[in-house]
Amino acid sequence: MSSGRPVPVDEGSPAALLDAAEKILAEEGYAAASSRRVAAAAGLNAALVYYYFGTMDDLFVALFRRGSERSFQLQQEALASDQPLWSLWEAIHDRSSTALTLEFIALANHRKAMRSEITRSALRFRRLQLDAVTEVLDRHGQQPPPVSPGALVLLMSSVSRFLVMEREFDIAVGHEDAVAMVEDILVAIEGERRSTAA
Amino acid sequence: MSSGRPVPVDEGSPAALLDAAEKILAEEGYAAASSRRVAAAAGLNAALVYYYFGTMDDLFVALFRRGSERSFQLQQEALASDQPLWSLWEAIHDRSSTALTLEFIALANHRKAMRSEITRSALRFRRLQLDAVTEVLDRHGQQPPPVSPGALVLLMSSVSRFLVMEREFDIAVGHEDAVAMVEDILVAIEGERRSTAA
DNA sequence: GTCTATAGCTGGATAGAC
DNA sequence: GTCTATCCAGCTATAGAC
Repeated sequence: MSSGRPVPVDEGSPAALLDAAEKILAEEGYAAASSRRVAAAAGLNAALVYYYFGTMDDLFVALFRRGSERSFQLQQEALASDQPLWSLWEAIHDRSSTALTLEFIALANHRKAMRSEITRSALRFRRLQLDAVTEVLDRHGQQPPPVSPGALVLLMSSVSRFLVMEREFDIAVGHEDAVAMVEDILVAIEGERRSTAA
Repeated sequence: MSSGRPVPVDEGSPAALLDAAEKILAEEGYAAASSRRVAAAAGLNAALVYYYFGTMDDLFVALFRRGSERSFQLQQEALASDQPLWSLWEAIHDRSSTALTLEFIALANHRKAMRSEITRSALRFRRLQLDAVTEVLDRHGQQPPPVSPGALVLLMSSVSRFLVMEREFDIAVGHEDAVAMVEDILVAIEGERRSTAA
């Protein structure tokens, strides 16, 4: 599953529109992602947006779904590695989709469809992470694990997103300490990170 | 905790416009916060927006600044209490301004002025928090503090914002565990929370 | 200070030719 | 599938009366 696709493979106009929308959304915010601008960036006509997606809202939902699906695959792969926690930490920590995610959340402020889509997706991720982390902690052996699965999952998610977001604003005060705190826990459970050889 | 809301004290048209903008921004997103809609919600004419603030961008910056100032005062008070960490935790945890904050961040995606305003404000908060938490940990006595000041400040900030944000999407899986983890640390340093009597 | 009026633009969405 | 043409709504911002 999930053949290692290099990602932005253009498979026709719908994909081209989604790619264009993704770029504009991340770089300039949802207010800039109009049908005309998206179509122009894709080298297509604005009417095609409505032909393929119906409404702009539907396009945004489709875009979110596509990205969410990709990330979910990546996390599944990460959690299947021999150092699941470290892999998960890296998977959620380096993702460049933070600006995008924030736009979607902002969009959800007044678009019902977007809102429920985000909720559904987040719960899916949470469940995947919780199952995997619970298993890791269970297998952790005799020593009592330093944290509960729920706490660890939320610690990693919260800190990761917060730091990535702040870094986009050129803020990094205390970041090293926070990363060290999380990674100390990972070391205590899984030992030192063995090179990802990526 | 949430003592009586700061209460929209109407002090003339500018404040009324800011109040209206704040409400619309939080409830419907920045795309809905147009000069017309803001003015209408304030019972005023749209031209007044430009008379008082120059541009919509300037209004957004002014709004952010006002809220930021209020929060800063509240945090200063919190950190001056006899249980600074607990008070800080409550101060950042219950603030209802999360949706608003997200809109500002989204706005900053394509408005330079907003961006630098957020950075400046965040650094100010961070420094205040770091100073206070450093002092608390220094005075903590003989036992080595369980965490570094930077890690603790970022832990509290990250988890708090993340949980509040998720709760707005009706997601709460693992939240109890995460809260317990943070509060265990607070207990280790400051002891049990003594009622805030709010 | 507050209003009306308006210029000038951009948006979502549809109809219909090809 | 893709395009042009178009309707209509809403926006920022300004000019100017009161």
